[in-house]
Amino acid sequence: MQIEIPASPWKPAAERQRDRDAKRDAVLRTAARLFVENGFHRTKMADVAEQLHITKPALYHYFHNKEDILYACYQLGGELIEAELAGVDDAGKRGLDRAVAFLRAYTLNMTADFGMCLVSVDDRDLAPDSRRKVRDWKRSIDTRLRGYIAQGVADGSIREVDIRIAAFLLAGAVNWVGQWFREGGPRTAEEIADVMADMARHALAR
Amino acid sequence: MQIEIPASPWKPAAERQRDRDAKRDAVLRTAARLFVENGFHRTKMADVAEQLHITKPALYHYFHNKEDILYACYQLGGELIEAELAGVDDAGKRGLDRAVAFLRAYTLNMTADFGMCLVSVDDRDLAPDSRRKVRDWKRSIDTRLRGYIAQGVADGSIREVDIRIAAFLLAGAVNWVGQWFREGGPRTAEEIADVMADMARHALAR
DNA sequence: ATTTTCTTTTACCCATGGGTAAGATACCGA
DNA sequence: TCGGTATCTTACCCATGGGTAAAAGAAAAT
Repeated sequence: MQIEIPASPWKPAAERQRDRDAKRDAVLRTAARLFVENGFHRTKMADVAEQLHITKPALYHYFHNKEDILYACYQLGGELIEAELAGVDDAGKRGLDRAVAFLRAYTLNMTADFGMCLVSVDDRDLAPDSRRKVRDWKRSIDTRLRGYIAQGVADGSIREVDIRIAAFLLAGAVNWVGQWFREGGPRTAEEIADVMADMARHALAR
Repeated sequence: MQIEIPASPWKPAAERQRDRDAKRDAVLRTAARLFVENGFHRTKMADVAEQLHITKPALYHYFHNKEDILYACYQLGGELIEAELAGVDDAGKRGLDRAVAFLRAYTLNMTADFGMCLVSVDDRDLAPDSRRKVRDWKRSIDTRLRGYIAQGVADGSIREVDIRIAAFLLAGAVNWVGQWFREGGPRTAEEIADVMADMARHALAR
């Protein structure tokens, strides 16, 4: 004997949407991991599909094309970093403290798949308009770091350095983490971020 | 009226060889520049040929295949760096001074095409055996840097740091130079190397 | 029940680009 | 003068992999 449950028109629709979103998300995560592991060009759409136990055309229900997946990786990676960077201004009033907090937060993201994607996949693989957005965002990140350094120089917490070059070098140290860090290595992401913060502080402090 | 010049059997041969070497070198330089500018996968053999005002098949007189060109870029890049690094041990007796000199020399190379190739082209595009050699060499570079840092910690010129991570982070700052430096920018290679050396010194010094 | 919609598969297309075969040209040595 | 060799061109081949058309299967709506 079954009890009839009154049909609620919104529920199945919502559930279906949830399923769809979850699948789209799975595609994204799988692709990001493969992009980082094997490189964008060596990752075939069929590879992504295989990992998910589906066939290649099924992927095109969730993304228009390969580049679309890549752009979504960049977007999500960017959002995750932005979330992490939100608390930087509360790390202190001095430019030095903020710059260091910024670099520490950034480093943590560089140890995760989507963060790695941002630096290990060439943004020239994006279509021109997507690429422009990514470039603009990257530039804004750089601008923010330079801002903290400039503030630090102004408030005396950071010694006189060439702000542009210093920002590039520090960002480089952080970005490069995405090239060598792998889960399960001898150090955790937190430990690496700590060393980065420590070295950046010494490199900048007056 | 023409004067007969006695045929010297070795000269034309040598000259021809010189020509051939010069052409091979031109292919290499052109390819390296295009690899850095546009990326390895976006650089077509026909593009390289076009820049040299020849056709694609002519390239195969100087290199077996595309990967062979890439490997030659890595090799030459490595040799250039090695030459630059030769004087590092004379930079001082303390580990700190040597580590800083090492990083400064390395930075200079990262502003030149062949140096950039080493970090901006994925070594996974190489055949397994070539790749192993490149990896081994990169590892030896890393080992040397760690050696200087370890020496510095031992002789008291460098503070207690996680040597492995510190080396990775510093190498990252340097390697990343190859991603943003372009000839004709606001700063010369020397200036960038100086800032790098300065920041590395502060980051490491006790 | 059946019609519609969403999802996935099978079978395919085709542009791209690395690489080659074979012939033309020039050049050297004898 | 002539054969051999190095160099370069024209005209191809073809494996690869992104992407699609159309049908099949599954699930929901009516």
